[in-house]
Amino acid sequence: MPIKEAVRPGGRSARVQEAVHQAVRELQAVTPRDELTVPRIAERAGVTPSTIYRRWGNLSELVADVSLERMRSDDDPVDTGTLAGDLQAWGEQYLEEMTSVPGQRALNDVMASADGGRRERCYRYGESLMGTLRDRALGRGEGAPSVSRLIDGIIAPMTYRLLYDPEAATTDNLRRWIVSVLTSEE
Amino acid sequence: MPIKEAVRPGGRSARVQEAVHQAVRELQAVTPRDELTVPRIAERAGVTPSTIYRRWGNLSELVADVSLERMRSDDDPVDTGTLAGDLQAWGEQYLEEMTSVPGQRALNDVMASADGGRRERCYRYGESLMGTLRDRALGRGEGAPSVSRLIDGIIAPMTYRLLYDPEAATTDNLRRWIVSVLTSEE
DNA sequence: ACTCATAAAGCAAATATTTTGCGTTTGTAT
DNA sequence: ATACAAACGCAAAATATTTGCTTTATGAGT
Repeated sequence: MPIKEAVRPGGRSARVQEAVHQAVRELQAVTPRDELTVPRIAERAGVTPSTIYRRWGNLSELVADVSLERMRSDDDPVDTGTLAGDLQAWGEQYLEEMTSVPGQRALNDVMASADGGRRERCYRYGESLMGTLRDRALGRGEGAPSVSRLIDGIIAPMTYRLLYDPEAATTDNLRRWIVSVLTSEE
Repeated sequence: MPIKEAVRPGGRSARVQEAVHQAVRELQAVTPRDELTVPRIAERAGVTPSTIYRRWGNLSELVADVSLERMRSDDDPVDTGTLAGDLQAWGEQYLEEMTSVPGQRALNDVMASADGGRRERCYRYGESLMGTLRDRALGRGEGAPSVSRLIDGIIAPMTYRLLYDPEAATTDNLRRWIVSVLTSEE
């Protein structure tokens, strides 16, 4: 029942987790969405279905887990010399990733998960990212909007468009959002 | 397989749909989420499970269907005399509805649905709403941002916060978003 | 009004999935 | 080294889903 992570990170448990994740990724690449089933994943991972059910609860949670993993980029954002540039650079690659077919699926998988913690982690990630870019800007002597303004002005429209109107999740619009958030007075 | 609506809207079909929707609503009010199951709904609606499966495909789609219905407000937004006022008035009641427990669940149910059409409908609704408020403002001789600016400036942060950071989906923040979108130059 | 064609519903058997109890393996802490 | 408990495996039981076929009832045409 508990979809807890890293309770017992050592050896076997970790191996099973990796095998299952791997199996999900492989199957996702080859089979239509509705043929992705727990028993099939279990078989491919060389694991018993009940293991999956006990650990993840159900297919949605497992898939969300895998997709969230896939979404977290570990290398930190490039420094272009200006806040506007940093936002544009980061945003462009994020948009590219998330408008792709696998990217859109990942996004949806995370949204479909019942566990709100997953979404909160996405939020925290965006928050800390905006924090870094802002600090960088301040360090250079640039002015910069507050983190929450950056979130509302950049992350929010980007995410909203990705989810509700993917056609409009473009780098051109990104440019507008950046201009807009950087020119509005505090 | 086809989650089509209104192919044969007459009599029985409509009655069944209504009975099923009704059963979902009733059960949602009384049972924990994971006890909401197709067979149970079918029984309560006096219908055979296979009917539900054939018509909606699976539980997620059915629940999303019901939740979307619940979300559409049919009465049009109050006229307060200014664009800022209209936005605030509409936004406040929308936030109130969507931060409530049933509201949050409805939002999540729609997001969990695989059928993208549902999300597109939400988008269209927001778009047309912003269109009406904008036209109203222009009719009064007020200036008003473009519809897409209104979407990015109001709907997007509202939706983003509702989904990712409900704590911040407050009327105070709404006020800020409104000020911000109305003071930024075109 | 009556009939016909057919979409949608019912029924029940066949499949597939999820859950559960219990014994075994395997990290981890002492 | 040993003990403890978490996580896994296995297989039976419980549920849910799919499917083929039959029945019902709506809407179109006469």
